Amino acid sequence: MDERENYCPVFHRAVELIGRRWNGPIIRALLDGAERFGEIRSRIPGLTDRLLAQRLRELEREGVVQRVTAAAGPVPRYMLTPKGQSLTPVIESIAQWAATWGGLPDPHHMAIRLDSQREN
Amino acid sequence: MDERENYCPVFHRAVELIGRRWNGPIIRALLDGAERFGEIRSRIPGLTDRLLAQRLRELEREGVVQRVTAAAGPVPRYMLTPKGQSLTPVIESIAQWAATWGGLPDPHHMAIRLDSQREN
DNA sequence: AGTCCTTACTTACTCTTTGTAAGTGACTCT
DNA sequence: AGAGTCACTTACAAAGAGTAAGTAAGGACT
Repeated sequence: MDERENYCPVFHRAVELIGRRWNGPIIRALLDGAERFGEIRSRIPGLTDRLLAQRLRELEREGVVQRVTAAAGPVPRYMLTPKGQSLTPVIESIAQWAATWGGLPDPHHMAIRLDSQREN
Repeated sequence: MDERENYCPVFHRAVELIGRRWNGPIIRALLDGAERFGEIRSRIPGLTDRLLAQRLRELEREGVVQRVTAAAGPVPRYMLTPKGQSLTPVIESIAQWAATWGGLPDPHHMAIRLDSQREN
C-alpha cells in the first residue's frame, strides 16, 4: 500500500544538507563575507572547533564550500562555490520566514510576543 | 575579539527546525496533501513510527502542525497551521536548488551527471 | 634565536539523539 | 469473537554532538 507518489530523494538530501546542525548558520556566515575559520566560528555562538572543522569538510565534499590555501598567506580561507552561492534564495526565504514567525512557540502566544524579536 | 556582527538566533532556530532530520520531507508531505499518520510515513522511505510521532509532536509544539481529532472519526489528522503553510516558499526554494544541483558531489562531476536526475 | 601567543585543527571521552525492533490499546471488518 | 490495521510507545544499541584538552605551524616580541 505504498503511495510514495511524489517523494523526492534529491529534495530530501538537499534539505538535510542545508538543515544539518550548524550548516545553515555556517553558510550564512560565508554568504555574509566570513572567510577564515575563526571568523566563522566567532560569528556563531555555541559552535565549537570540532564541529566547524567537520562541517566544513562535509560541505567541501558536497561541493558547496571550497577551501583555499594561498601560497602567500598560509592561513586557509573558505569560500562558497557557485553551488554554495546559489543557496542565497534558500537562506533568504528562511530568513524571511524567521523574521515573520520568529520566536513564536505556538499560535496562542502570537499576540503576546509580536513585539519582542524582529530582525532577520 | 568577538565579531558577531550579524548573527541571528531567530534564523538559527528556524533553519534547525526546518532542517532537522525528517522535518523537511514531513512538511513537504503535508503541503502535498497528506493528512494521516500512515500516509505521511508511507511517503517518506526510511522514516519510522517512532521518529514520525516525535517530529509531529515537536512541530505541533512549534505551532507549525496542528493535530485534529474529529469527534466522529477517531483517526487523527494532521494539518499545517498558517505558520506551517507559510513555509511553502522555503520548501520551494530548496526544491529548486535541489533540482538544479541535485546529486552532484562536487563541481568536477557536474557535466557527467547533468542529464540524470531532474524532477523537483 | 628562543619563548610566547594565536590559529586551525585533532583526539579522547561523555551525553544526547537516532535507528531498530518489538510491543500496546483502540477501533474495524468478517 | 478473532484477526487485522492504525497510531502510537518502550527498550536497547549505534551514531552524532558537546566538552575539554592537546598539537603542529606560523608570527610577534625581546
